[in-house]
Parts: sequence; structure tokens; C-alpha cells
Amino acid sequence: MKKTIFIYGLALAALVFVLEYFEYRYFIRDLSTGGFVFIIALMFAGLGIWVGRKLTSHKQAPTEFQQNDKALDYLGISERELEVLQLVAQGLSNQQIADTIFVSINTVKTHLSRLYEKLEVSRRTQAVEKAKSLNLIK
Amino acid sequence: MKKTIFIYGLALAALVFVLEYFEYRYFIRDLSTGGFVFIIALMFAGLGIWVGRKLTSHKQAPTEFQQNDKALDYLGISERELEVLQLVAQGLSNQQIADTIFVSINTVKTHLSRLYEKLEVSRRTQAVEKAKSLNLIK
DNA sequence: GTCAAAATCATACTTTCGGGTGACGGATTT
DNA sequence: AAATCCGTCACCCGAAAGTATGATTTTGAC
Repeated sequence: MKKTIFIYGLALAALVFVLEYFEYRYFIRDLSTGGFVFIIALMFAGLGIWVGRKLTSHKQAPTEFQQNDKALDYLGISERELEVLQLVAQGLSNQQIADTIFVSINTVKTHLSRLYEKLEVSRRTQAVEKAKSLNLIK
Repeated sequence: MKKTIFIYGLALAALVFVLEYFEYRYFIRDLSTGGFVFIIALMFAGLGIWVGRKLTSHKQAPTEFQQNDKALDYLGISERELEVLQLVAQGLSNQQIADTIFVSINTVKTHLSRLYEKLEVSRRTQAVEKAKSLNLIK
């Protein structure tokens, strides 16, 4: 980024310099002032486009995950349910999830049942699928 | 895209026109020709940058999915197995998969068992998780 | 045409999941 | 105080998923 700006500055300075130099040597003789201005405008417009591309092309963010809180709220999914959902998405079994969050496997099942209702699915794979598409989980 | 180019062309033409107009009225009196050229250059450079951003900002590729054939090959996953895996990833049950690809549910189970071995997992959710991380499926 | 891999199907058995119901305590809202 | 929501847990039942083993057919490569 800084490098690009630096290069751009250099290029701009150099171009101005070159243009000023040629101005009094050749162009003034052969072209009208309007034509001269037009050429300069074109060159700098081109330069600007090039710089614009440089500035934006590398700017593509790694698409930071952003949780969809609105959807979460709209669906009425609680903290604990979301937690279980994330563990399901990691491929854990109900028993493993129970061990992870220190509750009984029955509790995990209850959370999941409610999740399935809220997400309108009937199996864990579908829940994960849907949750990801809604950006509920990453 | 076409619209942007059109707008750019209009803006450029307008700017040139305006500049030419003012050239003979004010600037020539107050500024040296070099200064005049510099201002024009700056304006068009800015315009160029703006256009450059417009041209590229909407160009962010949707990150086309590219299947990891090497991994697929390395793991020895067959066509049919991959097909089943994709359906699993969509949240289908074994029976639904069987109906989709017109085989018995037993066949689906067999394919899945082999997949689990090859992916070194023991449940479908883990298989999907791993397959996605390996870019085996989208 | 032989051979191996892939695909198919079956049967039997175990484990995991999901659905339904009910219950209890704590926190918040009404 | 009553109603609600959340988190917790239990029990039961049936469906789905996973494991194991064995067998037949297709297919592709050599």
C-alpha cells in the first residue's frame, strides 16, 4: 500500500517533470494548447486508473466471519443452543458434546431438538448446512 | 460496467470542455502554463483513480470452487463415493441418497463406510467437515 | 481374456439420533 | 404472584446411522 503510493508519487512527479520539459520544446510548436491539455489529461487519467486498480485489487479482505445476530435473534436461538450447534458443526457426537460442555447427553438432545424446530430441520447435518448458510456459525 | 465507462467518458469530455473554456479566461492569466498543466494532471489523476476503483471494486471474484483432485486421488476416493459424500453434505439421509442415485440403502452404507475409512472419521458430520476443509466438496 | 478395483446388495447387530413428554429450579417479565 | 424463558435432566421408543462380513456383478486396464 505505502509502496504503491510512493511509486505513484514518483511516477506523477516524473510525468510532470517530463511534461514540463517537453512543453517548451516540442508540443507548444505542434499542438494547440487545448490538444496539449487533452493529452496530459489522458495520460494522467490512465495513470489514475492504473493506480486505482492497484489500490483496490489487493484490498480483497479475507472475508472476516460476521455472525448474523439478527437471524439468531429472529429465530430465537439461545446462547447455549448456539454453543451446541457449533460443536455439532465440528462433527462431535452428542456424547462428546455433553462431555465438552459438562452437561448430560439428555440436555444436549434437548438443545438439539429445539434447534431443529427453530431451524426447521430434522437432522444434524441439515442443521449445520442451514446454520452456515445463514451465517449463524462459521 | 458499460454504464461506468459511459459515465467516465461523459465526465472526461465535460472536464476537457470546462478546462478549455477556463483556459483562456482565467488560468492563463494567473498561472504559469506549468501550473495549469499540473492542476489538470491532478484532476485527471483523481478522476482516473475514482474510475479505477469503480472498475475493480465490483470485480471481486466469487472465489470459484476448485476441487482438490490430488487429495481425492491420494485418498483413493472413487466417483461414486464422492457423489454420496456430496449428498451427505446436503443433509440427506441414507435413504434419500439411495433414492436419489437409484441404489439400495445398503449400497449407500457401504460407500459411506469406505468413505469414513478413507477420511479417517466415524460419522457423517465429521466426513462433511473434513471433506470441506480438504476442498473435496464445496 | 484375465485380474483387480469398483459398485452393487444382503443380513445381522450395535450405537447414535431424533421425537415426545414431563419435570424442576432460577431469572426475568408482566 | 403468575407467567415465561432458559437450562437442566430423565425415560421411552422408533428411526437412522454405523460396523462387520460376505457375495455377486460391472468395468477398466493390461
